[in-house]
Amino acid sequence: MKTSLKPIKAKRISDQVFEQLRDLIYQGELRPGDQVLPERDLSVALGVSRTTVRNAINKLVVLGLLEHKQGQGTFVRHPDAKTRHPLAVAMSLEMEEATLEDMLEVRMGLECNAAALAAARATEEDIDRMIGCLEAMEADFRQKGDNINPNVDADFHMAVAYATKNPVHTYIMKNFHDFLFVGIQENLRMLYEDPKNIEDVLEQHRKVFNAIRRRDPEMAASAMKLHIRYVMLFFRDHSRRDLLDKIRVTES
Amino acid sequence: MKTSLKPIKAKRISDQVFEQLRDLIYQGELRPGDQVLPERDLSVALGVSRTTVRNAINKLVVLGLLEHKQGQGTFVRHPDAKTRHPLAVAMSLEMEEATLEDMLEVRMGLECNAAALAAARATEEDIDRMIGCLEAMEADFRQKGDNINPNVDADFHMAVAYATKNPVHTYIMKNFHDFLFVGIQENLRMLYEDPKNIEDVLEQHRKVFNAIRRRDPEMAASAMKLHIRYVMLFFRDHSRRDLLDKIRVTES
DNA sequence: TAAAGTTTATTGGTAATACCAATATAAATT
DNA sequence: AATTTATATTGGTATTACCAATAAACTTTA
Repeated sequence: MKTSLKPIKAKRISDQVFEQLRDLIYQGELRPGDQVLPERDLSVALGVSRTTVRNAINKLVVLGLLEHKQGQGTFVRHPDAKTRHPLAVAMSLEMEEATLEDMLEVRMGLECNAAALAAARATEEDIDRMIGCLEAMEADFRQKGDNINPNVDADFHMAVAYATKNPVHTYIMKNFHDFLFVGIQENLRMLYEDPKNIEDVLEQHRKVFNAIRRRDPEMAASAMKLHIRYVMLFFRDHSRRDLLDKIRVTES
Repeated sequence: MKTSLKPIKAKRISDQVFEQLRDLIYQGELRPGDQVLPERDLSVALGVSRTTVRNAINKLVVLGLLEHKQGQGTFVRHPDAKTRHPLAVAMSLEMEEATLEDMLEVRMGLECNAAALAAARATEEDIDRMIGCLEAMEADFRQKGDNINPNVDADFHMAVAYATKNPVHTYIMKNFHDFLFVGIQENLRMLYEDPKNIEDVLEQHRKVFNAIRRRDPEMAASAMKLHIRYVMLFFRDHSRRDLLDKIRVTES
């Protein structure tokens, strides 16, 4: 009888610490906003050096799971944190020649597909969430008349993302939210200066939503395509120096 | 006259080191495979402590730009390195409940769109590269008859990616190559056990390619959709325990 | 002289200690 | 009660030492 031996590869102590902390986050024992034990306490609790703990924590910070605050502590990062996601920072700096249109082209691929999946899979709760986003946008519009908050645009897209029930898609949208959305937000402000444009976008969101509610994947994809194309064309007409610069960061 | 003051935010020394090293890589002064100065030499050259250098290098490692080799040195990582990209590792571990089908659904969105863009933008060089990939796959098939190398499948998809001329899409496909492709490669081996299936896939690749060469974006997207759907249906019919497990990594 | 074994050097990984710097909290002063 | 100062907490950097993995150089053996 043949037996096969597999080489034993020692795992770095700091990687083991990393995995313990990561698993605490994934399993919900450390929730967004929670403070992680201070480094000195962690090193005592884990029986490793503070250097090793710092290595592990640094890795979690780069991956966007934790954030350092000197003088305050280390905290589990909110997925929707206002601080820029470190991966988004890294990506945007590596693609300094990318344009807003490049970004929207990729979103075209991701989100048209998402709209179709959402149409096939959305639950009543998902539908309600989308209604909430549309109503928030409409309320903002009625109240202000212009210059509405571009976050409500992203919120609607995130609601569609959740409705896909696809964890890969959801992960990409959540973790690269900064990268996929923040870059265009300043441009959206320009778009939203004109009430006519807001009405257009609202109408487009409604069309996407109606197609999803009617469980029509092709129509949902088509409506999302028209929406993103509309935004793309607006930016072509109103081009300024690519504001992707704005998400290129000098601080983390 | 009003003057506005902006708060001065000190940048961490280790982040400054990180940026210097990253820029050397981006600017091509450090190329894939090159060894970075040993940590002790870097700390002398930069006038900072070895701890600070290690912090910066660790960040570059997590982002997939560098790799450590104890006893050997620190090297600029090849984008096509056989070692798994750290971000892909992190993503796959965070999405442990994701299935192969989830993965393919996201690729459906990205790659159908890419096929359409490639049809609009491919250069003659891109066309030649795709021809090369098809020929490599056909040659492999003629030579072996079955069990061809699944890398040639990914190569063709990468060639389409480059033809989009979209740096965001190209970045995603390059850096998440592990995540997007490696996970299905073992499944592709199963697919390629049957010569009939290889013929099917070759035919589908040819259809995508022909639509690109004919500059027909809609047909290219449609052909890519049929291809990915074929693969998706194959895996539904031949489901085994999700082999995404296989890309969940116990080592980095 | 080639192969095998041993020793040494190089480089990353961890540990311990000390101190700096940012921030929050407590105590003292006005 | 408000302001100022001192202290404590926590992350950031520095230094020194040693461990561990790997490669290179050297020595020994057949």
